[in-house]
Amino acid sequence: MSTTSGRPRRATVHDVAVVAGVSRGTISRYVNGDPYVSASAREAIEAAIAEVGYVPNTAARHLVMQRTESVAFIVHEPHSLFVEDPNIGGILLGANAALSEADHQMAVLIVDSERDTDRVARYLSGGSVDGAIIVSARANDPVARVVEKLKIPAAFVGHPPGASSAAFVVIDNRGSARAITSRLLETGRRRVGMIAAALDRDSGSDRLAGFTDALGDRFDPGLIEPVPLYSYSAGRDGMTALLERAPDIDGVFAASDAVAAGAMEALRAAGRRVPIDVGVVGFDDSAWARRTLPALSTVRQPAEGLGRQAAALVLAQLRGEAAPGEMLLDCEIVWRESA
Amino acid sequence: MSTTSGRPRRATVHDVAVVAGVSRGTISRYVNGDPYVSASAREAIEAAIAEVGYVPNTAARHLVMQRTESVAFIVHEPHSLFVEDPNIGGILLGANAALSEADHQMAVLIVDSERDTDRVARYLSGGSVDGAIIVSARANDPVARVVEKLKIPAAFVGHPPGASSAAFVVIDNRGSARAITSRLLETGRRRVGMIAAALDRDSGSDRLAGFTDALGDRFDPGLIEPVPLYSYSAGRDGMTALLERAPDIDGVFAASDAVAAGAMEALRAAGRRVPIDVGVVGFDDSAWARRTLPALSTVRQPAEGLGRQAAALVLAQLRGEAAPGEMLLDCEIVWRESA
DNA sequence: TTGTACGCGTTATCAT
DNA sequence: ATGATAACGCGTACAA
Repeated sequence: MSTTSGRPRRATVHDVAVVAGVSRGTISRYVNGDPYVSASAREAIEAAIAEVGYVPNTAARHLVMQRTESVAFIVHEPHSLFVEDPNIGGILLGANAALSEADHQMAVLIVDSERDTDRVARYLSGGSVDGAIIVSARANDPVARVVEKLKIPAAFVGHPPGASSAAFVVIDNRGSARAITSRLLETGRRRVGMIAAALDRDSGSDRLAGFTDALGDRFDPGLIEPVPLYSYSAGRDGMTALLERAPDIDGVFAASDAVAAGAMEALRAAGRRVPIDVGVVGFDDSAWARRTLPALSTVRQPAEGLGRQAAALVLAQLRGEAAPGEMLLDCEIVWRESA
Repeated sequence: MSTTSGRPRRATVHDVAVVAGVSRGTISRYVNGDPYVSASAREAIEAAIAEVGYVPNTAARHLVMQRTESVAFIVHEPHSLFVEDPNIGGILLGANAALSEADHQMAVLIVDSERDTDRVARYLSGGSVDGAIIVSARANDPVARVVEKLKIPAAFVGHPPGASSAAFVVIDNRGSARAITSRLLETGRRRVGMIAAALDRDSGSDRLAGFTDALGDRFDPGLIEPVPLYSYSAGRDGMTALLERAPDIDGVFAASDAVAAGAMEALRAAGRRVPIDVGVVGFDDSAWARRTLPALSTVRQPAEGLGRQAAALVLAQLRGEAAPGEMLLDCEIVWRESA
């Protein structure tokens, strides 16, 4: 007999029942807050639980309840996770807060490889979670497909890929782009252009749409410079091209802060002063926005709100409520010195 | 009878058995790769599984196996999660990679409130995961206590709080601080100070210790400026104070890159040129380091390595191997233009 | 108010 | 190679 034994066997309802001198049923009732437990039984059970260190076994509970009280938070862009996308942390925290208030556990699942994809798909279909919040799903995402096929209560942050009918929550890209462009116009700029990134994504095309909305009949397609990515270098190159084509430009809406930062570098290189010669506005209010000189006027995404609402959407479905299939969240304009 | 029914009932082994015309035992054997399954049975089972869309139920499996093949990644500093600490993303990814290779699922649990603490503690003690990786545990952390009491296989990233005997992996803060300070001294600086952040944490005090190591008898306590946090503003304020006290300072070791960036702003405001008048070095090689002007010389933490090793420590315990209780990881010095 | 007994979906042991 | 059957630990009708 080894005295320095390994991990202690976990106490079960049975152990508690023996010590407390009542039946297992009563223990279970006590644990689940059933009112039909006598005061004497209650006392005995409490003492017994403390004595044996009982904690209900999750797996057994899940098996019989057919629920886990937990929902997955699936993120599919790990490499950009904490660097490129400044909002994901907020989304995470917002979702966690909302789930926590509803006494649900959030489990973040990182999809970083083919293996991960399969494992996460199994995780979902195996019933380890009651629902899922999915951020940055790609087109034809296997995880998204599993969710769709199994009708797992889910909510996407951003538009769901494909023709999915899943619930989702997005920011009002178009309205926000319209608003900040209008604000830029109000500063008296006459020739305002846009560096439009990622037009193959909803966010990109919506931001462009908002921009044209704001311009109205002043819109000049020659002042639109499409670039592939929301990146610093794309912004720099886009601005360079734009300056060449329209040297008289005096205002720019960059599709993201990173793009704006790149654009400002190009402007500086071209000898244009910001905001005196050219006003620049961005989108996201990421870390970039505070590091540019001058600080960037931009649009702040309600990241925590996105997370909260996505969680709310899932929880509503879990409760069987008829939840809205789509939520549009407003953004806030943060006006600094760049325009 | 509603045709637009809700979620489909999940198929069970039983369903597959009926369709395939074999017993449940054989199904189970097939699913788990047991070689004792005839070719004919195999075929029938494969077809049946596809037909009914069977996926093993995780809870039932966990219940009987007494294992979940998943480990928790617990992080207790959500607010700094994606902002202050640039390494946590790498740690996360490293851990996920290592676990993924071992076919284990990683579940990130965010502790952001009292409620979360309790729920996570239940999650752990209820057997939802086989082990845990814990980052940034606080002194007297209830989660850490649960892990300790239940002897859950675990590994800490950073020193475990209290007198815990748990396994952990840390970077060599002291050695790295000593190394980069020495490097700074080699550039010919005569009056080198330090903005020492978070001295209440091991990382903070170890970095200071490394600094004094390197200075040797040239050490001047008057050139140490303690600041509470690893933040930009703390760096700015600390540098301002330091300049006031020691205007002849010509070298600074900032306890982190964010601190260094703040310090550089203060230097600029004071009219000191970097690196001509003052050499500056940081710690972390975070995003800050590449955005300062000039780019920052700093210490790169092997973030992914930390995650990988922590995971390896947990996996080893899970396999019942005698794992090392403590791992010290070396850092790399990244020399750029700021010194 | 309490105890009994069944079922949740698997795996594993034992016959066959 | 395969089929029965007993666990795994819990919730909950139902009976008392």
